Amino acid sequence: MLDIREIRENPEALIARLNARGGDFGPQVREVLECDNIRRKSETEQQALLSQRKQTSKQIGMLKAKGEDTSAIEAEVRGINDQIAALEQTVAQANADQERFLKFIPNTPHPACPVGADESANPVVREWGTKPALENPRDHLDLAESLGLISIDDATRIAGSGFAVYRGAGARLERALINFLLDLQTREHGYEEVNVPHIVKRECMEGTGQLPKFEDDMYGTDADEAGRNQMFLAPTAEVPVTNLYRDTILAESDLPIKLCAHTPCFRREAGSAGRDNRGIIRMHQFDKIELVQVVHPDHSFAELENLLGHAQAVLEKLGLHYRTIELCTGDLGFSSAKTYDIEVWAPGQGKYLEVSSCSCFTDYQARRMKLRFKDADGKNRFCHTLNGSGTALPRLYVAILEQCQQPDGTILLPPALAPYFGADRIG
RNA sequence: GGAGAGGUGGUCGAGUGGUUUAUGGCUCCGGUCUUGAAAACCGGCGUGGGCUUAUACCCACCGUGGGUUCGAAUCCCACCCUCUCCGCCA
Repeated sequence: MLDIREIRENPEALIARLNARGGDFGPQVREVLECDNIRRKSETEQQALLSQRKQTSKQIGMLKAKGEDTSAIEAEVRGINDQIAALEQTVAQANADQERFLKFIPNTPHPACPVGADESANPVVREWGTKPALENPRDHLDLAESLGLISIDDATRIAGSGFAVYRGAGARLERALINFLLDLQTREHGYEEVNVPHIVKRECMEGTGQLPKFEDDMYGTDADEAGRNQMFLAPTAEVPVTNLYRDTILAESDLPIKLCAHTPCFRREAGSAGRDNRGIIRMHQFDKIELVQVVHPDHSFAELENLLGHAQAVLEKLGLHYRTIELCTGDLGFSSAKTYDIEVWAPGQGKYLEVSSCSCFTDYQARRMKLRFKDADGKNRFCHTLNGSGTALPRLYVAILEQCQQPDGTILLPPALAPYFGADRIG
């Protein structure tokens, strides 16, 4: 959420910045401001009445202690109560409206964010390595099936479409990647490894902003008869990991907090049937290594560059050709102020695959989650949060199979990975 | 799953219907004293919102949500969570 005070201060400048995303946010912003006005006015009025009731009730107590009659004054308070009750409707409504409207206004893009309408305007900001010279590169699924690494059919028997079973060397390669990634991020980049629940409360999903907007894309348990206690399967480790600090006030010296987690991710992928549906590129369940940082507001964009480096290091250590693009204003995610996508080359697909997305949410997410720190002056301020999908494993898996395939159909593993796998070649 | 106990500020902990404006201790911060430190003493120390140029002031919050009452941390109902014991279990 954006800060209502900042909106109040300079709505026109804010609207201009939001409009870079495309469309006109003027009506939405003015709607919130109107709500804010109503809320403050009715709140002030209500508080005056509450104060009056408090004073008068106290008098009743004192009079009763002296044994005097209080029926007249009690009637007076009943009258005040009627007025309070009437105002309460207005206040509650204005409060709810303001919060709801506020949640539908996206984060303001970073001023340096390239302006553009859609993904075609995303500039490439880095290219690393070269495309391997391959004649008639094979698709990862052909390779994986002929080497006995992955079976989609087996998974279909168990769970339906959108899942994979990894077997033998295929399962071991997945495990090698997990260990390689966790070791890299914790030992070389200073992240703390965390292991978190994969099923989370609704509040967590709302905290990081997956709900209410994307409910259709989430797996969840049923609520009880009263509509309570519904749980959700985390669609990304960002949810449980960031929520470690929900409703928390940190000390300034605690920052930055750098966390790294390996978790499965669960997504219905509603509406994307038919897209990337061959192989393991788009799945209902996949493993991911996530990076999360909670940082001081003064350093967030500088830290984003570092975080991007940590995610890129994965591909560089593995010697995989990739490119990094910066998302333009029109393609930027709802909560993000600035985002880089890392795309790895997949020769069998003939295109680049997004493996990692690194975003700075400024205080947008922290405000929603009440994630604050006490600064040197003792004032509470909102933290900034950064998130990097340190890497979606199936897509990394695809890139390794397709970029490292040999003419004889074997896979020559990157030297950095070989010790984790226990051999330098598959097949 | 069964039975019992409990949830109050950073922490411990008092408070069972009205001078409670949430007592008191500890931690922490500032000050006095000291060569320096400790001790002692003095002061400060929750969150959100409203109103303000600013102070001051006002409102709300005692696990969460309802209810009773002129008035609720306190009484009633539902739920959540924690602890102890029993049962079951990888």
